[in-house]
Order: sequence, then structure tokens, then C-alpha cells
Amino acid sequence: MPDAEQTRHARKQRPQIRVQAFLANLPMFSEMSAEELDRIAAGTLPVYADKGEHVCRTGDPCTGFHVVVYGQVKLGFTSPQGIEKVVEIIRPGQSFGEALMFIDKPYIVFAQALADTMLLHVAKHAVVEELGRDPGFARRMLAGLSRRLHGLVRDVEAYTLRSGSERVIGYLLRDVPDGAGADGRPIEVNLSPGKSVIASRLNMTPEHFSRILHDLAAGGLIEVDGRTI
Amino acid sequence: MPDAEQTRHARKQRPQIRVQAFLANLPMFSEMSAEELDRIAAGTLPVYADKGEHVCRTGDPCTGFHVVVYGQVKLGFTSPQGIEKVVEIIRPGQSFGEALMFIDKPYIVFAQALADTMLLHVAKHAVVEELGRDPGFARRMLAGLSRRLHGLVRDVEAYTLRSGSERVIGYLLRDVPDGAGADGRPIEVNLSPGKSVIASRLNMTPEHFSRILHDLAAGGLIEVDGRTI
DNA sequence: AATCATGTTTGATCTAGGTTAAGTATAGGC
DNA sequence: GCCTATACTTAACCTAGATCAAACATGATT
Repeated sequence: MPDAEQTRHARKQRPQIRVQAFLANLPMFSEMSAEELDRIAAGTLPVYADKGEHVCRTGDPCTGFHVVVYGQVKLGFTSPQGIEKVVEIIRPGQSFGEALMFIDKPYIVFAQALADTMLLHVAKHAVVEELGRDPGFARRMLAGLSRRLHGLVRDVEAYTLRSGSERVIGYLLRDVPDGAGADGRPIEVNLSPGKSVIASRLNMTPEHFSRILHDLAAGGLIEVDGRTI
Repeated sequence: MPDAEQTRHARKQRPQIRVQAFLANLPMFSEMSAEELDRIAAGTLPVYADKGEHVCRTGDPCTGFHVVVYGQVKLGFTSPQGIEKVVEIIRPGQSFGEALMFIDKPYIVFAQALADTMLLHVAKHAVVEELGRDPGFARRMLAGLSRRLHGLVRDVEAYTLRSGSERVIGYLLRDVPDGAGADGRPIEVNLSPGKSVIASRLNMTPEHFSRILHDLAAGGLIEVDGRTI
């Protein structure tokens, strides 16, 4: 089985990356010395996942965290009745699974590739050892987790006291640099994960999401063309 | 205003506590040496909040985190339309606001006392300094944040794909030591925060919560007597 | 070009849970 | 002990959004 996977992947040409250089650009590892980066890099392994393939599943033990190099993955859970709910969409440069490293629990979410994706798996022991050596790293790690926590609280806020259209608008404006569009020039947003995935991320049905986009377009607020707005 | 408050509080007799001893029992500060505890204790300040009083409000800057000594507080946010949503109920020994210390953002939630409450405010600088000195402390802090993150993800799961009754049952069983009640002996749960607060925490109206308890009682699953089940 | 799978839209209908309103405890405060 | 405030319950009704079902695009495959 690993063989078949290897062969299948080997057939595609995969962009080569310099692990150290890539890691150095992540907030978590910025300001690290070359030796430190080398030690971390020694604990990382590339992971390739084809579109639709699972990187990990609910219940899997956690042996480290993942960073997306290219492609994208969705994090989500499946209800007993088989319904799926997307919690987060992870894009290049973003990571997941750090929190699990520090408590001894298996994954409660699964991670599935939304496109052909390359990830780096950073082993738990490499992180833990470096934490003891570098207080700055610990601080950046704490800041990273805190940011994530903050984001989740905002999500809870959106889920519990915003309406469907408010959540959609919030999503469309999520990473618009403020001040952009102030000149009246329209902003372009890409719905690359696919509309159903975004709908689930926003905790609504694809139908409802579609209707909201339709209404916003009718109100002249947005203009939809395929997967760009 | 601080004077009036002081006098009002001074009139009640307040249990005295030994700060170091109290801190030493928190997971976060366990395993700390006496000097370390002293340094942390030097950065803490007691805070007293009467029932209904706010410890902090949305938008306040964060200067450290809080631990509840006795009493209880609710964390929540208020929608633009003035609707309130409880995110978490903090009981003695639990803390809040750690994450905010590490990112430079104001509170997105408010904290309001549900009963006459005593808290300790631990100053940001005391924590940050100790983080540099003690890698073990950093690890415990990371574990604490991770646990909180994990809990929030479980909340999101509950909000998005569990029905009202499932959330209520989940809440009632939240801290039942597993195996308890296996002998057929009933378990007692206390609804001390008040039913409306719990309802909000579970993201439903008090009316709906009441109906669910009624239905569960009718089904013979539980027996309600005032605020104990 | 025809076929099929996958993703998106549209419309009709349904329902969990919210809203409103009118009760009934319960607990402090005097 | 009585009174007012707060907490909780019950019932009738209503809506946001889900579900079901049937088109309609889009793009990849043969």
C-alpha cells in the first residue's frame, strides 16, 4: 500500500523545496539560528496527499504537527450520523495539530486534502527538545496557539450570534487588508476550496450559501463569476 | 468610586487566602520552586467582584490573566443587538485571559461574576519573565492553552452537529468520572450557575432548555429538584 | 462530440428551535 | 410574616434555515 502510493506520487513531478528555508519563513520558526533550524529540519518528513486523501483521521494518535507547503487541506469532524462539518481550511504556510502534541490525546478532527498537497510533518520530540533550549521559541509557540484560540472564539461568536449572511460577508472580507477598496475599486475574492466546503466551514448548507450569494448579487453588493467574486 | 467599592467590600468578611499556597495547587504552577512562586505571587493582585459585577469588558486591554479563587464568573459576548451569549463558566481553580497576554489584542469577551467572587490577577510581566527562566513552566502553559483549544473545538463540534438535547446531556455528564453510576446508583448534578446561564452556554434559549429537562424527566432519564438533578 | 461525475443552483416543503406572552416558584429584603 | 424581584415553566405561534428533489454547469474521460 505505501508502495502503490509512492509509485503514484513518483509519477507526478513534485516541486522540490528547501526545508530549512521554508520553515524559516513561518512565524513559529522565525528568528531561529541556522543550527536550531537544522535540528528542527532533522525531525521533519515530507508528506504528500492527493486530492481527497486523508492526512489523518479522528482517533489517530498525534506524533507531531503538520505544515502545508502547497495545496490545501480541510479540518473537520464527522457526526455519528455521517454528516461532515469543516472546522478550518488550512492553506500554504499554515499548520495544524500543534495543540494535540502538548496534551496526550488523539485527533478529534480529520484532515483531508482538498487538492494535491504537500505537507511537512514536524516530529513532536524535535519541538519539545527545542522548547527546552529556546525560550523565544516557546514564546512564539504560545503566541501561535493563542492566536488560534482567539480565532476559534471568534468563530464561536459567529456561529452563535451571527446570521447566515453575516457569516458569509465576514468570510468574504476575512483577509481584506483594511483600507483596500476604500477607493471604490472592487475587491476580488477567490472561492478556491469549492463552495460546498466553504458553506460547511460557515456552518450552513450549500443550498443556503448559494442563495445568500444570489441575494448579495441581486442587492448589487457582489458580482459572482464561477469561483471568483 | 474605588473608595465606595472598597468600603462596600470591606464590610463583608472575606476569607483570607495564602497566595503562594493557592497558586501552587494550579496545574500551571505545580512543580514550581518556592522562589519562583514568590516571584509570581509578587505579580498578583486580589480582585473582588460582587455578583453581577464585571471583571472586564469587551475591548478592555489585557494586562495579565485571572484565576478564580472562590465564586464563579461567566465569559461571554454581546451581539450588536444586545443579545448575550455565554462562552464559558469559570469555577474556582480555573483561569481565563492567558491567551490574550501573548497576542496584543483587547478582550473580545467580557467576564461577569455570577456570585460574589474572589480572583487573583497575575500580571503579564511576571508570567513572561518566568517563561524565560523556566522551560517547564512554558511547557505547562502550552499544555494549558492546548487543553483549552481542544475544549473549544469540542464546543464547536457540539454547537454545529449536536441537537439541543444532546448538548444538554453532554453538559450533565461533562465531569462525571466514567464508571460512576455504573452500579445503577443515580448521579447528582448541580446547576449552580442558574439555568438561563447554562442554557446560553449551550447556545439555546432558557425556554428550550426547560423543555428539554422536562422531556428528559418525562422519559424517566433524570429527576429535577430545583437546581439539582 | 457524447458520456459521466462532480459541483452548483432553484424551488417546494418541513422542522428545530426561537419569540412572545402569561403564568408560577423561590429567595432575599424589610 | 409579607412583598418585590428574580428565576423558572408552559403554551401558542412563527421564522431561519434544513431537507428533498429536480434541473443545470462544468470539466474531465472515452
